Amino acid sequence: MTVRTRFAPSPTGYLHIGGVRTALYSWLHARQNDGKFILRIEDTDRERSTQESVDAIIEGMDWIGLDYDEGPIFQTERFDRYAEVIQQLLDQGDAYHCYCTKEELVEVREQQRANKEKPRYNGKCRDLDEEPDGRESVIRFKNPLEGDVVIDDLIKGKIVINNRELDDLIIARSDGTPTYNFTVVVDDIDMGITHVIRGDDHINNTPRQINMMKALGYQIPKFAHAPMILGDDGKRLSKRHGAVGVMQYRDDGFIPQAVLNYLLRLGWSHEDQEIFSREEMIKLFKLEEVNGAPSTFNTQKLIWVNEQYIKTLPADEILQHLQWHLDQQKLDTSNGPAIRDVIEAHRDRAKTLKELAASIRYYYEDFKEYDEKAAKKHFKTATPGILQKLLDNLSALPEWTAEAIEASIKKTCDELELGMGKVGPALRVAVTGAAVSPSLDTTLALIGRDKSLERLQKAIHFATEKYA
RNA sequence: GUCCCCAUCGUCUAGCGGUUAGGACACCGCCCUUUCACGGCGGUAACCGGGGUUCAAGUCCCCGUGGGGACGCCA
Repeated sequence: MTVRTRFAPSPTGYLHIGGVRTALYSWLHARQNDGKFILRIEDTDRERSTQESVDAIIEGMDWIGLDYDEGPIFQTERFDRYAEVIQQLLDQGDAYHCYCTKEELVEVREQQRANKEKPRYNGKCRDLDEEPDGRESVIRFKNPLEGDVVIDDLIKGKIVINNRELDDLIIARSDGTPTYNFTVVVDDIDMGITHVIRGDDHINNTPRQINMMKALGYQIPKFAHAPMILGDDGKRLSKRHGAVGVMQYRDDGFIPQAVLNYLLRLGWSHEDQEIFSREEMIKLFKLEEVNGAPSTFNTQKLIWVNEQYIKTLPADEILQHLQWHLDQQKLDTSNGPAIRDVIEAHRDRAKTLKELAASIRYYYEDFKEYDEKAAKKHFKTATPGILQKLLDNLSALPEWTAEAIEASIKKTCDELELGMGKVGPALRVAVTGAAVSPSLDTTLALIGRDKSLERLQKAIHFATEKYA
């Protein structure tokens, strides 16, 4: 039987990073078994579902690179099918109308809480002989009263829940629309889902869903409940912990594969390996090896993973993701050094793409002023003389290559009888405007002959005036 | 409150009865170095507690404790 997995978010906000992790697990499980991965939008709550959220989910899945084979399938387009199954349950006697009002239900719950019991429906309408006329009703599933439901969870192991802990859940609201726990059952069955992989906040729903599947005579899929991701305060990861929407990670300068890599290693490991290509992920990941304990999201580690990718990915691939940031930061790289060469020169010192984009502006645009601290520290009384000598020697260079530039700078140092430490920093500030850049030969080579010499000239004026 | 899940360095984890408890991030040193980084080397740091089982327990069982989740005409 072909493996079929699904990711089934509800469109009530952005695509949550925790959702991405369970989606990743589902995606990996499908891919490694040559199966199908399905995207289903659980939008039965029309009050809270929005088109923007649907768009955000699709955009997020696309950015992070989790491609689906079927979908997006919308539950709101399947209401006829749900009605059909509800009728079947009714006909079978496995569901019934309940006429209790919301107020009555609240009251029962409060009473139970007061008695230190688990709040649940008391079954008042379960065996009603006559239907009270004129009162609106919901439809409830008739859950078995006794016996255990056993889940052989792929991640958590064996979980046993007694039916006495469960109650008769509502499967259709008074307006006739179906509810989550019911639509999930119908959809997972209709879509032939073989492995239900989701967050462990759904563990409590699973026995109810299994009971409904049994009532409908369907085969029970396998379940895998992944633990939640916690924030650094030990609470479930949420907005107050910072970035939770996937697209925020793009905005912050992360490479999608790096985010995936981090998420994969959160709660799963393979020997001492930290970096996994897509192919390795698909090949090595095992649902059964996922840690059952919740783990804490650590941005530092994510940044480290991101750095590894920036350091090793082919420049073309970096550029693919970097371009968005260049556009955001309005940096036009069409005039100036080849962007790929710039990436090579800077990749070892960038934590994020956002940072990388911000640090290469001086190759393409003239800076308006020198970084105040840098100028103060490195432009001294002797600077004009040093820079002049550099200008003379560099101007005389027959070819503008990193090797030639390095030799020329060394030569200048020798002639001035100064160490590199006295010459380098001033030169750097002169051509980049600040105190940080790759090695000077590389930097000058990238900036180009004309611009370098022009900036040197400007710096001599600036420093001369300063000490005039 | 009731039910469910969980428990190794600060964090992510390895460990599947006998280990000097390993790796990674972070942190701290040292080295490399014209800056910032990268890199290299080294270091600090953990088995929640109590009972069992066993010749032997981080590893198995039970009970606590702690954390998380669920208890909606939300998903």
